Amino acid sequence: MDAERRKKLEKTTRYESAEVEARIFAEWIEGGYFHPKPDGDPAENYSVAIPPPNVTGALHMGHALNGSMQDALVRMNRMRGRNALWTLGTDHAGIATQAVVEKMLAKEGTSRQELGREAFVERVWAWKEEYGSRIVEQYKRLGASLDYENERFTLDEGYVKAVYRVFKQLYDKGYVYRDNYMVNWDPGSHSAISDLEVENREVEDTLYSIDYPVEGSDRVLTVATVRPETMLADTAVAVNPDDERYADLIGEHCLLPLVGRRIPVIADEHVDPEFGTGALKITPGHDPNDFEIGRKHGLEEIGVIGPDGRMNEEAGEPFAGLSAAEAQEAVVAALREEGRLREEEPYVHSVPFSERSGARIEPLISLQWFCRMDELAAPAIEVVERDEVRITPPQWKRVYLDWMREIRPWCVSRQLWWGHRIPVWYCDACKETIVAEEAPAECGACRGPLRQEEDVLDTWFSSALWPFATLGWPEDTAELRAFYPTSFLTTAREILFLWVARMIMTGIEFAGDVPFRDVYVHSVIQARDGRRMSKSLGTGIDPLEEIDEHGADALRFGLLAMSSTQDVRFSDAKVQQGADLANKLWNASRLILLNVAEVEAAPRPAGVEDRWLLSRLEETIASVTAKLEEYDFAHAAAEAYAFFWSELCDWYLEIVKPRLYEGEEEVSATLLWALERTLALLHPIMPFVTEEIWSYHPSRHGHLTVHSFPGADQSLLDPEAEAEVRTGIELTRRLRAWRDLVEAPAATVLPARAEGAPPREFVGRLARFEFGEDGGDPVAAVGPVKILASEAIDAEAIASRLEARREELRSEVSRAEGKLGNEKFVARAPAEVVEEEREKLERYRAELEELSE
RNA sequence: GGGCGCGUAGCUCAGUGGGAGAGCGCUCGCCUCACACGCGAGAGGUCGCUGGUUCGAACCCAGCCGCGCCCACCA
Repeated sequence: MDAERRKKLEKTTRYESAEVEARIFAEWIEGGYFHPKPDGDPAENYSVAIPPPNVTGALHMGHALNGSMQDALVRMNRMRGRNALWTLGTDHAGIATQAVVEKMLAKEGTSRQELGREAFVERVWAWKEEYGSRIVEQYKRLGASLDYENERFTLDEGYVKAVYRVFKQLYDKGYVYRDNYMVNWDPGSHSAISDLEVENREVEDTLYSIDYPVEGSDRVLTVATVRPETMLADTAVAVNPDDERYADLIGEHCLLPLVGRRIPVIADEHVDPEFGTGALKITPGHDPNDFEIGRKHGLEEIGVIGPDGRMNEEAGEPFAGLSAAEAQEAVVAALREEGRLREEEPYVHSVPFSERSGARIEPLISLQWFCRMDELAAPAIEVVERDEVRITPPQWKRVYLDWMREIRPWCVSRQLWWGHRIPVWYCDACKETIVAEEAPAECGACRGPLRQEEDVLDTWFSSALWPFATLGWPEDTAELRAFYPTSFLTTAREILFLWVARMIMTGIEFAGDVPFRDVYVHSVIQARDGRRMSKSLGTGIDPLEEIDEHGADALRFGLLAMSSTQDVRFSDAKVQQGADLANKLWNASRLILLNVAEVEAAPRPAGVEDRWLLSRLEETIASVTAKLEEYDFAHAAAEAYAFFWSELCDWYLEIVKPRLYEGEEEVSATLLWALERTLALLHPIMPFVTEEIWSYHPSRHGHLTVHSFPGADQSLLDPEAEAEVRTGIELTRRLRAWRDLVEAPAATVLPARAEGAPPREFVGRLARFEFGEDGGDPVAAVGPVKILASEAIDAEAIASRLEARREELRSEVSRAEGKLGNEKFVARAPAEVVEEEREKLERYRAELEELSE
């Protein structure tokens, strides 16, 4: 260490994250440590594909947590010498991005319709170029060791190739098809959306009962509905086949009020005779259940509500042109006028809404592209059943399997402009449909001009290919051979189906292997008050503000420490704990680095405390490593913290300070060695502060980020030393507590005499007792230590202290006696438990006797 | 309707059968030559309720109360 560096270390008594982080990060990038060569094979390498954040996004707490976990594992494995790749990239996020740009256009007083498709898409690209990299910069602030030299985007050239290849192959296999089918129409984004993008909310509606007259009779069938406007599209009334009340009406017809259409009365088991009157109006065009029933019975499918959410011509006068809500009022009024409205009652039920736009879903029949999932799901079920893809925590395995076993076709087309335009071309002349990876020049059948499908693919169709498309698939690339399958994936559970399941399916089908070996479903960090963190609720906490204020290491430590298997509230205290730890690391390191002798770092135990520390260090390394490997980040962080703070700093450093100040070589070597291993162990969790401290370490020959990760050294384990030091620590604690109880002045050294073997030297020093040989009168006893009379302590305090301790002991003795007096306990409890209890009893009795003298 | 999870110190959370833990907060004492973002010592829990199993239960079982999440086509 040169004089200038030494001076800086001497005077910097507080760790300043803001001063350190940008500088250290630049060094890592310059070193090229995060951009591995595609050598080796996936079994020996380590790779992770980042869940691609949306280009619209800014780093939020979920990213920060997820990123802290991934980075911890990637860094640990990189330090272990594995070729480690953490792939960076972003998602074009169809609906979300389109919505953002449309909002911007609205502010400019224009719209995508006005611009036209081509110009609009150009605007989105321009927007992406400007804002799309924002989140990447934010990941750097977090310290994420991503491969910044190879950033992917789900719409970049190579990626589009992968998407088109997959679509084409699925089409050729007959999995992808086009059909007129009931879809979730989102009037907000003017597109169909998948089942997974729909959320059900409780809504209070009115349940209307309407009389449908039976043709050629004066009977009526009363049906109940919350959407009376859809009656205009009714094509049947259904009753349960076993419902005797209506048995004679099956096969008859009703006359649809307001419309006059003859609609059949049909029998279907889906109808619950207990609900309402037991008669159900059937609207195949606007209700998913009715659609199923309609297809089963071959009913006509009429659509009266258009994609714009308004009534179309099929609705007839006077309803055509009204919004659905207006139409509802008008229909109810008309029914009331005709005397067909029997009842109106408030009714609470769950209603589908679009997660994207928030609009109420309008179920309608529409011509869309679908993907059949059964065949893709089958092997994806098997690999999870056989734990070839392990899901942690394990309860999510069943959730995954349950969903996969019930999987339904996936509507993959979206009526948007931003996304992968579906690779299908139509010939209007000869009605030919061509599915191709590249645009055909002309119709193969009649040489006529071709028109490409207007629709784009669901964003998740492309993200499903993420782990292999980012590595260059469908080309046979070196990256693919080196890094696929990836090692693990960590994700929020909300995208387990939307994304994770689909990656497993496409990985097996197209890349020939599972996309990752391990899936860790992490907990959700809630707002401080327990609500969801969300921008719209105003409950979000900005990770960048936390980083600015406390440092990236503090946030990383805090997030890992607060994460567990259950959802937790964001804890400022845990982030502060991380900041405190960074500062403590810095200062403990200053103590060591500024005082050691010039020696090689090495374990050179000279005293029992050295052997104790080395043993505890090895145990901690083994334990923290095991915790990280099983994705138990919270305990890994907590254990590393406890070892460093309580054992290394509070005890070991205090014990060896005199030796350190004397410049003893053994303790210097041991301290440097322990510091090196501790920094390396903590580096995956707190990369910045550990790297910064490492830059002052005399053993440094390169960056810590590529230093070897410590493997636990069994030969340093030393149970005897641990037991002995533990005894000394325990005695020190009791002596300190005694001082406090008798209110001895903090700085005063009290006289004492040891009975039997004298305690370790540090006991007297740290507890501030001076052990002598002379035989003054003992005024109290703490374990083997007799405390001698002195002016600093008063007798009354001693008496009360003695009594308090005796009381404690009496209670312990009676507890142990009670237990041992229980014949059943002695007879049935394991022998070692009973023996332990006997030893305790003896010990307490002995001490009690001693104090009663 | 089905499934999963939670209820432990004032707060946020660990703890899956043998004497209740952490961080923060609180009280008392310390500017002890690494750190006051610090050091030392404490106070503070009938482990949601009721039963059961067991020599022994925060932990296993049953029921109940309260809270949360996911899935689901009852109009």
